[in-house]
Amino acid sequence: MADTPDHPRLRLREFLPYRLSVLSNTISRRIAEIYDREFGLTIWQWRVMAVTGDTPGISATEIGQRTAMDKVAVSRAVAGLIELGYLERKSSDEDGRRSQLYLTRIGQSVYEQIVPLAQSEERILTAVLTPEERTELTRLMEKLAAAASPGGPLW
Amino acid sequence: MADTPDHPRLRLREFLPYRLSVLSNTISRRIAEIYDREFGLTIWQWRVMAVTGDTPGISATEIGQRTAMDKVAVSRAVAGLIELGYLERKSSDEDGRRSQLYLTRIGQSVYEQIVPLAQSEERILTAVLTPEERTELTRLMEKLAAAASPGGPLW
DNA sequence: CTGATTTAGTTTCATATGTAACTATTTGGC
DNA sequence: GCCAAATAGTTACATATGAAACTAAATCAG
Repeated sequence: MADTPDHPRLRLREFLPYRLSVLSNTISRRIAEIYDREFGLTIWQWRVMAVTGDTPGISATEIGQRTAMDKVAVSRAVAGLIELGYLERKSSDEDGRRSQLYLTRIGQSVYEQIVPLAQSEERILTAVLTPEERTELTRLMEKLAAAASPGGPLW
Repeated sequence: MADTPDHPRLRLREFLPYRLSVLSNTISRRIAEIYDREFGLTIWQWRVMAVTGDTPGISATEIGQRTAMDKVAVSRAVAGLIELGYLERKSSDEDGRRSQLYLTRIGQSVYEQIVPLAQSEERILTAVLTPEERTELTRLMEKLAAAASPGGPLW
C-alpha cells in the first residue's frame, strides 16, 4: 500500500491541468520568441493580425470573440499594431462606436510572411505525430474543451 | 480552390498552439478560482504546497525544477505561504544558503484537503474521456512535449 | 588560508495584465 | 422626439510577472 487514504499524495507531473499548462507554455514561449524576433509582435498582436487578415473590416469585439482575448487586450494589441503601421482603423458608417480594421499595405505583407511561418512551426511541432494521432489529439482536446468551458458538465 | 498560395490564410481555431493555449487557460482559470475561493491560494502557491507536502524539507530550487516555476516565482509563493502560516522554513545545516521547507500543522491540514479536491477536479474533467482516451492523450502530449522542449527536434 | 567564482534565494524595477470606471454612441420604451 | 439602458472601445489603477541586480554563503584554484 503505497498510497493510503490518510496520506494523500499528488504527483504534479501526472496532474492533467499541470501537464497541459506546462506544454502550452513551452509551445507559446517558442512561438512568442519567433514572432517577437522576426516581426516585433506579441502573441496578442499576432492573433489580431491573423484574424484581421482573414476577415478585413472586422471589429474589435469580433476579434475578441475569435481570439479568446478580452476587449482590453484587443484594444491594446490594436493600438500597438496601428502604431507599428500594420493596421488601420475606420469608424463604421452605420455604427459610430464600431471600428472597422484593415491591414495596411505593409501589414498585408507582414501577414503574408506570418501565415506560412506559423504553419511551418505547427508542421514541425506536429511532425512527431502521425496524421491519425493528430486527428485523435484534436478530438480529445475538443472533448476536454467542451467539458471545461461554461456550458460543460461542471457548470 | 479556396486557398491559393498567393492568399495564405490561417484559421486560428485549427492552429494547435492556439487551441492548446485556450484549453489550458480555460482549465487553469477554473482551478485557480477554486483554490483562491477555498483556500486563498494562487496556482503557484498551490503547486508549492503540492510538492512540499510530497517531499518535506525540499529546497526552493528543487521546487522550481519540479513545478516548472522560475526561482522568483518560487520565492514569492513561499513567502506568501509562510505569511499564511502554511509553510515554515529552516536553514539547512550543511548549506546555509539552502532553505528546507516544511508544511506547518495547519499547512498539512490544508494539504490534505487540497489533494483530494485536485484529484476530484481532474476526475470530473477527464470523465468525458474513456480510460483508453486518457492514456492516449497522455502519450500524445508527451510526444509533443518532447518535440517542443529544449533537446527536441527543433533545438 | 585567500580571493575569484558559483550557487541559493531575495529584492528591485520595468512591463504586462485584468478589473473597474469611463466616454461615446446607439437602441428601445414611451 | 427624449430619456434610460445597452454596447463598443479606451483609460486608469492595482496587481502579477520576468529580467537583472543584489546579498549571503559555499566552493574552488593556487
